[in-house]
Amino acid sequence: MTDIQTRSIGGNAGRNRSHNRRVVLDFVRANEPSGRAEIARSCGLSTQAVSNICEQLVQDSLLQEDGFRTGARGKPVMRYRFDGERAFSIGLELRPDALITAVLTMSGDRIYSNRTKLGNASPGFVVPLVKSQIEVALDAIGRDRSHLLGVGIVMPLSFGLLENSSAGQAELPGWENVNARETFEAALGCPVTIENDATAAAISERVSGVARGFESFCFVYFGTGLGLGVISDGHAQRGAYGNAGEIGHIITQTGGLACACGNYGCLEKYASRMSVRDHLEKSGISALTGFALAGLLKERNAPLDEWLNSAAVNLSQAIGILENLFDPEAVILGGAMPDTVLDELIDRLQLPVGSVANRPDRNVARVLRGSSGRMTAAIGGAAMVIHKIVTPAPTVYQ
Amino acid sequence: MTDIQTRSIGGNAGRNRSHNRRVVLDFVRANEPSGRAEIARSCGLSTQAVSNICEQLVQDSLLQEDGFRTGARGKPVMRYRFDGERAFSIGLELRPDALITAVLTMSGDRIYSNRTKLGNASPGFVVPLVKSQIEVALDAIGRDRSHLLGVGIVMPLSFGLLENSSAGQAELPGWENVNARETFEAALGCPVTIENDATAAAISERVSGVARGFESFCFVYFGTGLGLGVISDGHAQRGAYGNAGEIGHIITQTGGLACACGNYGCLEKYASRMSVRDHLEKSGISALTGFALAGLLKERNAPLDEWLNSAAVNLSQAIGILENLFDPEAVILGGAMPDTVLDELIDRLQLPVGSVANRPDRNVARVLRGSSGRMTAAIGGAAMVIHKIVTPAPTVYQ
DNA sequence: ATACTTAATTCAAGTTACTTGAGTAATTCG
DNA sequence: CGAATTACTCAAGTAACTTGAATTAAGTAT
Repeated sequence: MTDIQTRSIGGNAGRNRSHNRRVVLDFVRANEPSGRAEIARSCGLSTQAVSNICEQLVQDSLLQEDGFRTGARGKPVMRYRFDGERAFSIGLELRPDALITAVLTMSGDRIYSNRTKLGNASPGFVVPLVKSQIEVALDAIGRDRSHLLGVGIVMPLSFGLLENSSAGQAELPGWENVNARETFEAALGCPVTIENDATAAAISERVSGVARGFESFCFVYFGTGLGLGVISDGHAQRGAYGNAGEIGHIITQTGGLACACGNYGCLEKYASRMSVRDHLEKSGISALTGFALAGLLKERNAPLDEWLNSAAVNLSQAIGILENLFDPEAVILGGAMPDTVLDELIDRLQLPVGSVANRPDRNVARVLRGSSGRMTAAIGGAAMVIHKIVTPAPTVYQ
Repeated sequence: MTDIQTRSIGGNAGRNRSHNRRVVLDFVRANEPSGRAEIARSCGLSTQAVSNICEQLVQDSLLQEDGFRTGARGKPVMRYRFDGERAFSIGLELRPDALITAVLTMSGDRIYSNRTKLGNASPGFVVPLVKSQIEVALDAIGRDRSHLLGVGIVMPLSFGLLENSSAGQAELPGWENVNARETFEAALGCPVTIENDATAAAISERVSGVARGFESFCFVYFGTGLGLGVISDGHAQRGAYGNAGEIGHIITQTGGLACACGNYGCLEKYASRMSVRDHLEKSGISALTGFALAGLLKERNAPLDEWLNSAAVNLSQAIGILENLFDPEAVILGGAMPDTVLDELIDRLQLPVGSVANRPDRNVARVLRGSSGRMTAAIGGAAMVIHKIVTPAPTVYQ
C-alpha cells in the first residue's frame, strides 16, 4: 500500500518562501561553501531575497557563516555552509530477520547505530519494537527530542504484484495490506517516510555520499537480490505503482541461467549476494558474510574470481542499459557487499563504448562506488528525512 | 544544445502565478465543469486568487464560462470549462530531408498539416523556412494570431556525445553548436519548445491520445532508429545531459548482430524501420514507405513475417526491461510504422510473466498502440506546447 | 409571501516576499 | 594610488496572494 499521488497545489507567498528555502539549502549543501551572490545567480533569485533567506536559515541553525573568502577581485564573499550538527534524523531498516537503527545528523554523520535480531516481522510485533528502539537511540545520543526531524523506515516493498512476479518474494509477512507510513506515524507521533532499500541508499548517497551535487543518477544496490534506485532531477523515481527499479530481473544473457521469476538470464543470477553465494557453494565454499567474501578476495580465491568475471560482464551490460535509458551523471554501486569486492567489480567492468554516457566532457567516472555494508539501508532511511527537508520541487519552466 | 535543467530555481510572484495558472487549468481539464469555489478548495488557493486567475484564463481563451448551476443551496455557481477550440499551437518536425508542420487546437484536434521537402537542414536555411511555414499555416487556418500559444519543434538531438556514440549519427548538420530554442525564439518572436521525436510523441499521447490521464508511461518510437520517451509523474524525463531514452542500443541478443555503435545485439538491429528495410532487402524487396509495408503485411509476405517474429522477441525483452525499471502504467508503441504493422507486432509480443507490470489489478493492457504515421512527431511538437501550458510542477509536501 | 439559511462571489484593504536601483564596502589590478 | 570589480545593504516599489466584510442569489422553513 502506498499513498496515492495527490495533484499539485497552488502556491502563495508562504509556500514560495519554503520552496525557496529548500532551493537555497539544496544549493548550499551541494556547493558549500558558497556566497549569497553566487547562490542568487544559481537559484534565479535576487541577492536581496537570498540575503533574507540566508539570514533566516542561520537563525534556524540550518546554515552557518564560514568566514570571508578573498583572493578574487571585488568585495570578499561571506560564505555559508550547511549546518548539520544540531538537528538529526532516525533511520530504521526492517528485514525479515533483523531491525537496524541508525541516527544521522543533518550533515550526514552517523552518531548512533544498533542491530537487533528479529524473530517476527509482523506489524504487531515490529511497531512497538521500532518505538522502543527509537527511545533507546534517543537515550543513547542524549539529544533534545525537539531536534528530531523525522523517521525514515526502509523495508522490502512491492505493491499489488502477483505471487510469482519477480519482486514479490522478499515482501515481509503480515504487511501486505497495511499502510506502513500511517501505521508508524500513528505509533511514533512524528513524520515517517517509507522507502525500499535501493532508493534509500540512492538518497543517502546524494545527501552525504558520492552523489552529493548530482541531480540525476542511478544506484545499483546489492541486497539479497539486486535493486535499483533512480534519482532524476533530484527526486526518487517510483513508477506508477511504486515498483520501479526492479533491475535484478532484466535479462543480460539471452537464454542464460533459469531464474525463479520464470525467465532465463536475469542479471540477479549473475550479480548479487545470492549469486555469489550459490557460485561459491558449488565449490564447497560457504561465504555468508561480507567479511568472509572480502577474505576470499584477498587470497585470490579462484571461484570468486570466476564469479567476479561473470558478474562484471553482466553488470556492464546492465549499466549500459541504465546509461542509455536514464542518461545519469553516474551509476553508483553499493549495498551489502564489501568495498573491496565492489571496487574489484568496477575494475573489471567493460562498459559499452557506444553509450550516451561515453562523453568527451565527463568529469566523474561513469561508475562510482557508493557506501556499503550492513548499515547502508538504515543510514539511507535517516538520509531520506534530510532529503525531504532539503530538496525542492523540480521547476517547470514557463 | 538545449537547456538541460540542472536544479530547481527559486520562485517569485510571477513564477508562482504561472504555476497557479497551470494548477487551475489542470484541475479544470480533469474536473470540468467546475466552479471557482470548488477549484479554490481543491487547489489550495483562496477563492479570490482563483477568481483572478480564472478571469485571466478566460481572457486568454483557455477557459470558458459554462453557465450557472442551480439546484443546490446558495448562490448559483458559475462553472468553467477548458476551452480547447480557440487557442492553438504549431508543431514542426525538422528532419534532414523534410519539414513537417501541424497545427493543433488546445483540445488536441489537428486543424492543419503540411510537408515540405528539404534540400538543406542548416540553421541558415531552416530558420527562415520555419518562419514562413508558420505564416503559411496561420493564413491557411485563418485564426487570430494572438491565440497562438507557442511553437514546438521536434528535431534529432544529442548532446555532447562522441562521434561514434550510439545516438550521434542522426544529428542535423550545422546545428551542433547552436542553441536551437534561443535561435527559433529570436526568429519567431514567440515561446519555442524543442524536443526529440520520441519524447514529443509521448507527450502527444498524453495530451490527446491513448495516454490521456496517465502520469507515468513509456513510449517506444519507431523513427529511423528506435527512440524512447518516458513520462514520469506527468513530466518528461530527459536525463542529466538530455540524452535519456536511447533504447535502440540496449542489447537484447547477447552476441547478436553487429551494430554501428560497436556492440552486438542492439535492439535497433531487430526492431526499427532500418532493420525491417535491411531484412526485406536481403530478399530483394524494397519497401521504403509505410504504405508499402502495410501492403506486404496484408499479403502475408514471408520475409516480413520473419522480421515480425524476430522484432517481437526482441521488443518483448526490451519492454520487460522498461516495465521492470520504470514501472509504467503502460508501454506505448508508435511512430513511423503503419498501425497494422504495430498491431501485428503487439499481437506477437511474448511479454515476460515475471515483470512488475504483470499485476492482477491492471485495467489497461501492458502494451498499447499509440498514434503513428508521418505526422506523429510534428503533432507531438504542437502537443508539447499544450502540455507545457497545462501541466504544473509536482508539489513537494512539507 | 416572507424571513432565514446557505454558498458563491466580489470588494477593498492588508500582507508577504520578491525585485529594483541606488549606494556602500572591501578587495585586486594596473 | 586610483580605477575596476564584486558583494552586499538599504529603502522603496511591486506582484500576487490572503483576509474579512459586503453582496448576491439561490433554497428552505414558517
